[in-house]
Amino acid sequence: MSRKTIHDVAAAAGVSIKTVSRVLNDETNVRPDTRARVLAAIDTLQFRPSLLARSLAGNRSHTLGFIYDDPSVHHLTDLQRGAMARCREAGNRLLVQPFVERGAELVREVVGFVTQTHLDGLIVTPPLSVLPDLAAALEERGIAHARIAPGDGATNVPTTDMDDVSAAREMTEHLLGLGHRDIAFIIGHPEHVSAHQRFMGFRLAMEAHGLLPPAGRVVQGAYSFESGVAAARKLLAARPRPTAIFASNDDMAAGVLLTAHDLGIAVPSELSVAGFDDSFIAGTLWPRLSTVHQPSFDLAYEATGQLLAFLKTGEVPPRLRVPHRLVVRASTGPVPA
Amino acid sequence: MSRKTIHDVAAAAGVSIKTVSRVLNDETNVRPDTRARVLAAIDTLQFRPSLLARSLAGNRSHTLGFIYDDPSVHHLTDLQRGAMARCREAGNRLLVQPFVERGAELVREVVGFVTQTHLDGLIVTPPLSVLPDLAAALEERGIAHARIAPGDGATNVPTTDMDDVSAAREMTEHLLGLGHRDIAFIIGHPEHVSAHQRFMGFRLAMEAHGLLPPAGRVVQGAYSFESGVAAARKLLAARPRPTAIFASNDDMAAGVLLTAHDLGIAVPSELSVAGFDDSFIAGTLWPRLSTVHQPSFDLAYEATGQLLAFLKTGEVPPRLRVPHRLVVRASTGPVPA
DNA sequence: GGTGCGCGTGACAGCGTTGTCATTTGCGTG
DNA sequence: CACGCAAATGACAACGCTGTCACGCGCACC
Repeated sequence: MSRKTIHDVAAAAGVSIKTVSRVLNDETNVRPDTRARVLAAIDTLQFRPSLLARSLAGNRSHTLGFIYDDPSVHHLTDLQRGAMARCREAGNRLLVQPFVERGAELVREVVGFVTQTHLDGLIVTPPLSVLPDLAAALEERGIAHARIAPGDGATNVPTTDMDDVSAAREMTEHLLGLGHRDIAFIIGHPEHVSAHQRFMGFRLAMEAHGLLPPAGRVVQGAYSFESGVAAARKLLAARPRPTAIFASNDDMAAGVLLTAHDLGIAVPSELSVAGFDDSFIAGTLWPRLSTVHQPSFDLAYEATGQLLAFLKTGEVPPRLRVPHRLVVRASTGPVPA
Repeated sequence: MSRKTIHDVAAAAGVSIKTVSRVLNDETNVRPDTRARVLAAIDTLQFRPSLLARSLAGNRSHTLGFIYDDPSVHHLTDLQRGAMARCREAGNRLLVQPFVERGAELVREVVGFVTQTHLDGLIVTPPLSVLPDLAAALEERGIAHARIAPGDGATNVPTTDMDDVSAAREMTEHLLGLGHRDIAFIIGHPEHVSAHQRFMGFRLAMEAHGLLPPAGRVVQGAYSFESGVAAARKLLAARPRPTAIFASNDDMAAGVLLTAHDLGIAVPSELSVAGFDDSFIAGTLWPRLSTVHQPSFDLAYEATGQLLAFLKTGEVPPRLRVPHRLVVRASTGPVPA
């Protein structure tokens, strides 16, 4: 069963290959009956155009790259799904690739990846999206890309983000509203800007109530489950214990819950636990985790849409901020008497 | 910055493009000094060969497809990682694609996918790997593929699996060894052969102890968290309650744990809960889940290796069975007195 | 009735590699 | 020192498609 080509279709329909190409690409200036004839031939031959040849000839691969280096499995999965969904709608494909290098080597690898595969553009996710040398290299080489990155002012690159500061602030307000004053915080991986922003949101809310983050109540984590366990061990060993722990993502919050249970600390009656992301895991934990719904899927979906738009029009769409949502479930409750 | 081509390299090294191609592909019959000169040119020009052109000309894309339709997120993620790791080692790429269709349409879509993208081969994961019409179509069209599929005797296709029956049996033995007699079982998605096999393993172990699966203790699930919750509600409403629940994957076991906690049933002192898969979630639940380590990563890693070997040699490697391992953690304990 | 224009179509080059086959080069041998 | 053979290299077509441009035709217009 040798491959069917555009020539076979052309022969079957009694037209030239160029006309078949026109039909394939929905170009104008093809008479309706010709088009129908070609379509019929395509159908009976079960013809599928070679994406390789199409990309090589057309100088567009209809493929976007999705690059990441994220320790937070669930968040990443959602991002991926979002990007893939948008790609599919547009008839594009998505090539997912992790990069663990940094500095010059990262730049070389990424650029090599793009040129090797003729990518039309790149979706750059955190933390890669905040590396200045990578950004500069992409800019310089004219590689189209969209960033999913916390934004600071104007940019000349399509950028999508959520308001991490406000979100963290809202969650903190929620805890404060429940009467908590002694609230501990677990910071995320320092390479992620979101980690700083969520911490900032926490501090802002505390300060608005005249509170300082209590000494020893702020612990460095790394967005991983294990780092959540480690941080919780430290925090829950203190006397008095904090009455609430706000972990800056769900995976770490899961670690906190586990540790609390292991220590026989009841959640939420003795300890409130809050997460951030609203990833798959949040709904499977017990008690179901109060968290902030981070629109990971939408974030990537929109970023991909922006990139596609940019590729089409050449105009940089304005920064897009995707709304978040406080999700109060069962892991947070009134401060113990 | 226009793309560097093999011509640029050839000019820089003072050789023909064919010689560059030889160096690129590690062919013999190139003098060492010529090779060195070409390599140097490649390096200074930062040249990366176009995979598109290479695939089109060479009739090999060095790309494998990974097709799935699995509701169990974690298991799938691990499979994907395994396949990707093996591909990377071999300098291949992996194109991941879900397919939700069935029957003739599925076949059409998959075949179209393969021809469009010039895939060298396909890694077919459950439940797609047990659909007879898909298998027949791939066979007929001469599309190389490896199956991750519970095996029944000899096959002419590289196949990798684990021993689901024995694994489920061992877990059941573990529960029986703890004194449990009234053990409930939640069956997985009926489209997955693994669901039937795990159930069979359960029954076999019970029968070996002269026990029949107690009436009303076997519930149909679907491998999803929600189906676990639903099944647990049903099972835990019965009087007397079963003393143990064996859910045939971790996601469903998570649903059972959550439900038990909600009902105030202590695990494992009042109820033992067992899962299957040992996915990421198993270690994050409380109590940490006793489960069977399903070597998802290895399964896909090996399957990919087999496919690669088959593509190279044309010989079907023998069926490979990857070992599993009982992982006893904290969610199973002695039967309540 | 000739001119011009636009629509529909086709011929052909080119995308950046590899495969095939011819040609050149180098070296041992008689 | 010529000869032969293998090793090293190159010329060129081919992979399957799109871009460019040219062509033919019918129609409105002066």
